[in-house]
Amino acid sequence: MSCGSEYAPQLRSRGYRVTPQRMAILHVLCHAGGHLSPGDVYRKAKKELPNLTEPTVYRTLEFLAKNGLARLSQAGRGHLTYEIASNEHHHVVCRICGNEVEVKHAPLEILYRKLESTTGFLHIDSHLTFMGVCPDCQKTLKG
Amino acid sequence: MSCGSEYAPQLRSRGYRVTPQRMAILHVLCHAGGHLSPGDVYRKAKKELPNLTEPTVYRTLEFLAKNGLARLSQAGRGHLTYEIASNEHHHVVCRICGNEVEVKHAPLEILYRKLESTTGFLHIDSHLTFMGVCPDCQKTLKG
DNA sequence: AGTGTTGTTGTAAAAACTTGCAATAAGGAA
DNA sequence: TTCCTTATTGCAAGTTTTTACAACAACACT
Repeated sequence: MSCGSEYAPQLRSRGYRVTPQRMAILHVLCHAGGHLSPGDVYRKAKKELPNLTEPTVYRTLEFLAKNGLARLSQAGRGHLTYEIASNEHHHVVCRICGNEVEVKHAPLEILYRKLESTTGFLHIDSHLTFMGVCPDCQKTLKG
Repeated sequence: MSCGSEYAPQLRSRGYRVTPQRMAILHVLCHAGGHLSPGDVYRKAKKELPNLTEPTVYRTLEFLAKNGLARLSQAGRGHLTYEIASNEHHHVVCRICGNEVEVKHAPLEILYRKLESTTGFLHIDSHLTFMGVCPDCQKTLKG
């Protein structure tokens, strides 16, 4: 069985239905080992489930993100990419060349708790993407 | 004259050209007093510059963001919105209902400096959008 | 197992966004 | 002012993402 079945109880306990489409998409995210665009997910999951359609992929990814099973971050041009929720890290993207670096989650926890107390929101834990200028491009700008 | 002309020297000094399209788009962002989607910008700027096209708007917004004259943040569905760069604040968006709250910039400065020293990146100052669950939806979930 | 309810999906069409390339015009030099 | 260079734009076509709604199927209940 796919790793997706691991998530079935989580869905059912919240009153959502467990469908082949959701399982296939979770499976794809699970084995990707990184970020995937909706298009990537669609193409990969369609191999397991040929009648899968694009709107379903978009809706399911949004659904999974909303329920904390997937995380989303913005890739280069502002497009969204998704990954399975277990990877607790964030990114700093270079605004010049798109170069990407991971940031461990821990240093952000403090910030979340602070934001929660000042805004009254709960569960602030989004996968964030920071923008900056990477070391390589700093050299280029000077040259 | 529009407030856009205020930015002309900034562009020229970096070797970029000052065009009616860029001025019109800056003007629109300047007077919006908030976030605008690319579509919003297109429709508003086209009134001042009827032959303006959509690809130009998308390219210009990306250009302005890359050069620090505009800031981008992700709206509800993950779509991008832009605003003029002078507004130093961020958002916390409720992942259930989309409700939005502003966060002052100051508490994030410390985080940026820390990220810069650990990643080697510079100018980390992106307009961020955090996700969470707002007080209203917390009540709903309990009920 | 059979049935009903309603959350999910597929379909079809529209809207939003991107790309490649030829034409244009901004800014520098003569 | 005129010419030259090349950054920037418009055009046209393609791709991606969203929407509305009818058909379907997962789950609860009998």
